[in-house]
Amino acid sequence: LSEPGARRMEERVRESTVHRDRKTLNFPTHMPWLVKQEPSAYSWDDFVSDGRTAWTGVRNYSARLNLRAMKVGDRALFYHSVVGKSVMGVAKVIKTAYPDPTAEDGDWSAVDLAPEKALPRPISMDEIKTIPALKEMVLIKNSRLSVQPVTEAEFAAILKLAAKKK
DNA sequence: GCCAACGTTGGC
DNA sequence: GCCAACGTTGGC
Repeated sequence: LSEPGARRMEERVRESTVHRDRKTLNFPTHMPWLVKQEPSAYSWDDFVSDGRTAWTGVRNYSARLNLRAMKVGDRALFYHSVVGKSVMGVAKVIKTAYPDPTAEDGDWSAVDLAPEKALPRPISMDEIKTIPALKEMVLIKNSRLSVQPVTEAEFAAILKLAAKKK
């Protein structure tokens, strides 16, 4: 993609992201996110045994904006896509965006994440779909986006759900 | 394994 | 600048 093309794309994406909200509302606290990974590539258990990881390989402008909006201390739900299709735990941002070392070309970003806690039980996409308050989650509306904003209400609802026996 | 939805590319 | 075509993702 050419540079002007990339800039245009970024402008368009910016319109529709939570990035704007943090800027204009000067959001006082931490914003929750959701990061998605196929467990065959990098599972929650891999993450826990590593203790921390560089979240690299994101090649999508919308996801990149979200990575760049992350602040140290922000929480991110860790979701297993394809196999399991469940939120597994909560990660914490420990380093803000920096150039993705795995990017051969192009201007891509990575952040560093550390596991904070496993959910008492995984919360599946199927279960999420049964909860009215969670039906508008980006996970449901645009399941392909690999780094997503999550509202405070959604984040709290997922944790509450996980604390309850099914 | 299929295929719908999405993001990107490139011809016009 | 539009949009058809393509490649990829990920739920089913």
